[in-house]
Amino acid sequence: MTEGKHTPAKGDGAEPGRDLQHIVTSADVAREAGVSRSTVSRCLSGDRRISEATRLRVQETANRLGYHVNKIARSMNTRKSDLIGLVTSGLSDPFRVEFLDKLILAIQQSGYRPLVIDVSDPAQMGTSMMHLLQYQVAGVVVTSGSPPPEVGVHFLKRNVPVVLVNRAGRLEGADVINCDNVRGGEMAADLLLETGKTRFGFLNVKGGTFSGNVRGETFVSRLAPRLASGDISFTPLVCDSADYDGGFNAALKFLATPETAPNAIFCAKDHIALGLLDAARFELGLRIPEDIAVVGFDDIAAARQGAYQLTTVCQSATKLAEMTVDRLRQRIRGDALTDQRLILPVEMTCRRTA
Amino acid sequence: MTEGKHTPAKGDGAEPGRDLQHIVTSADVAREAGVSRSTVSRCLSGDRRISEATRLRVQETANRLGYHVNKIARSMNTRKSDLIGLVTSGLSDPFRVEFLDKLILAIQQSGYRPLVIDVSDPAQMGTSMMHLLQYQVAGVVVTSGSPPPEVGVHFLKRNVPVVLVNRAGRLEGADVINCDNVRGGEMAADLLLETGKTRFGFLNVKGGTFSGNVRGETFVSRLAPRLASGDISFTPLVCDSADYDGGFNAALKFLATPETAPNAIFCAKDHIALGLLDAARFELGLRIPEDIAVVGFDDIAAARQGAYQLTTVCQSATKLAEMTVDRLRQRIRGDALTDQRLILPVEMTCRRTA
DNA sequence: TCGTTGAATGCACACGTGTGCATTACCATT
DNA sequence: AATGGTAATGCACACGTGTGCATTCAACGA
Repeated sequence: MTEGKHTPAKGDGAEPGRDLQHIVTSADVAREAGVSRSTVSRCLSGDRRISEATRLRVQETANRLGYHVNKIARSMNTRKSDLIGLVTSGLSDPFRVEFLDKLILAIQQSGYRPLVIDVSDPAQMGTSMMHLLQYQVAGVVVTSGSPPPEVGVHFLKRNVPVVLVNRAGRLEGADVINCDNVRGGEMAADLLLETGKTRFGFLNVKGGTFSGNVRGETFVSRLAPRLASGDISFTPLVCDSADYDGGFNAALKFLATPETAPNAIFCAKDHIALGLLDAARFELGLRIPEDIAVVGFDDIAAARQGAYQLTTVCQSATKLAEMTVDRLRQRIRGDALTDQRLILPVEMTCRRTA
Repeated sequence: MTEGKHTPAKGDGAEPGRDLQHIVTSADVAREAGVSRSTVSRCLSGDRRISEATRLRVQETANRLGYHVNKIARSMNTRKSDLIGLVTSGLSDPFRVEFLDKLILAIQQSGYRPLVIDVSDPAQMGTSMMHLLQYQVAGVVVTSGSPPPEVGVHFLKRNVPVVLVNRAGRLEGADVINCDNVRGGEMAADLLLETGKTRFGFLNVKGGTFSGNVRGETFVSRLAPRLASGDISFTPLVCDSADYDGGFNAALKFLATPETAPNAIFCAKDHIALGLLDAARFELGLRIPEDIAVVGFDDIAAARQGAYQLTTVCQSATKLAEMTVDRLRQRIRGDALTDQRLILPVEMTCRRTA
């Protein structure tokens, strides 16, 4: 059986639409429109030096033939792609999911495509990041996981911009975007001080995260004067995992004796706070906020649900995503050359837990 | 200023490591190892016809030079990429997020990379799907959104396998994977019948989704004998959005007069059920399950949180993801040529709401 | 010693696109 | 009419890889 690779199929019985395998290339458009392939390329990329007549004719032909540029081939030539790598670690953290949701949308609206890399498995991390390089990504957003010092360097070496969002790491050449953890910690302290409660606590995951640690530090700093005068007390609280179960178990452990346990608790993130609330109410029979006042951080969707009505420090996932994409585009254009540290303002959202 | 593109830089002062822009290609490895570029390619792709000696030498050289294959170039040649397109519609639906989480993991472990396309904006949908084609994706998973009849066809035309998960659409040439909505609806009916409640309801979003409609239909079918005998009644309930707020508002609307309102309610999905529960308990002062029994569907993470303890039909996101990737790989290999309809078994998880 | 065989490797083409440079055609100016 | 200038378009190369085919070489049997 003979099969020519790209037989023009002039006169034989095959209809042109019947050859399902063949994908329309710019050469096909060129031949059909009676111009050179270069002209086709220039027409579709909006080159000024093309006459209006041929531009229209070529575009019409392209549409009629159903031509779509092959981005793989384009990337090979330009050594750049429309892909932006999103490095994350699972989709279990609610705020991170909200952020990714908005980020994906913003990326698409800017004409780019998100290439997600999950580094939940630390062993896979190195190779996964390399895969991003192999796809010539135009930029990288790192939102989580273990420290990326050595991998980030590989991107910067190739002039691929890197943005770190809500995480630690002072990477030479990369931009850093954080929500205002400092102000957030202060606001939480101020609010809880107003409740008149006296036994303060800060609940964070064991070992701590970058964001969580900053929130806790400024929280305590704000309490310092009252602590010094002996008006109030402070106890650091630690849970095993930074999620609902972690908060739940921590409540069982630390709030068992309500008379002496902390009664004004700031949680490093909402998800932990929700677990704490459930355990306190349903397992220990405590009233919120009468017995215990709770403040969270992030303002995830669940925080405003009727079952929780969590008072929390709100950071806008939408704005965070917009800032990220804006900065990335500046870097890709080559506009901004000096590293930048951006801070997203936060605000207190008062509901019923404090 | 003269600038040769790839000057070998034989003798001038530039150290080899100084040229940060230059990325190591297979030609570099070939030159360094003293073989041809073909040999390098064959060594790294595990071709049998290469002697052990040269294979080791080439691999050592590749590692030493830090060579990584350029997947863009490879894709251009083979007309296939390691990318698998994930078509979704936002990350607001909790179960879909859990599914995507497991799916991304499974895809990566199979050596592929997920390229996410968000079609929240219906207007962008057509072009977004086209972008997938332009990246030569090896396969496509469609998890949501408006019907894809015309777009799916484009992929199948190019022999790109398409798998539809938990959604409507009988697409010629595509595989379909669903959880056992039929059995789930029946199980929900059986459980609620056991409670002895008499006024049944099924809460679904306005217009309905494919999965939701099937669940509701079989639910009612199972109730049919008892309905016919007049033992019980049934009322269809409709909410405006398929999420927490939708369920919340529906409860306020339909459960305002508890004496006549349905007291055994099956919700099309957990997220809706959670909203219903909160409104019933905290806004209307109803007791669960004494006043109203509620059954959900999906078994999302929040369903097992202390605040809800939702009784629900469980479908495993992990298994669903594994089935999806398995099927996709079979198609990519070209093993399976006939369309397939796969059903994921479900089971009832009894907690405290029914 | 010669022909045969099989393993190991190199040559050269193809994949589809962007773009610097050369070429052509046309118009205005001298 | 000759010349200079500019707008429009084509030519040809490069991007980095996989692979069919040809080639080389050593071993082996006759």
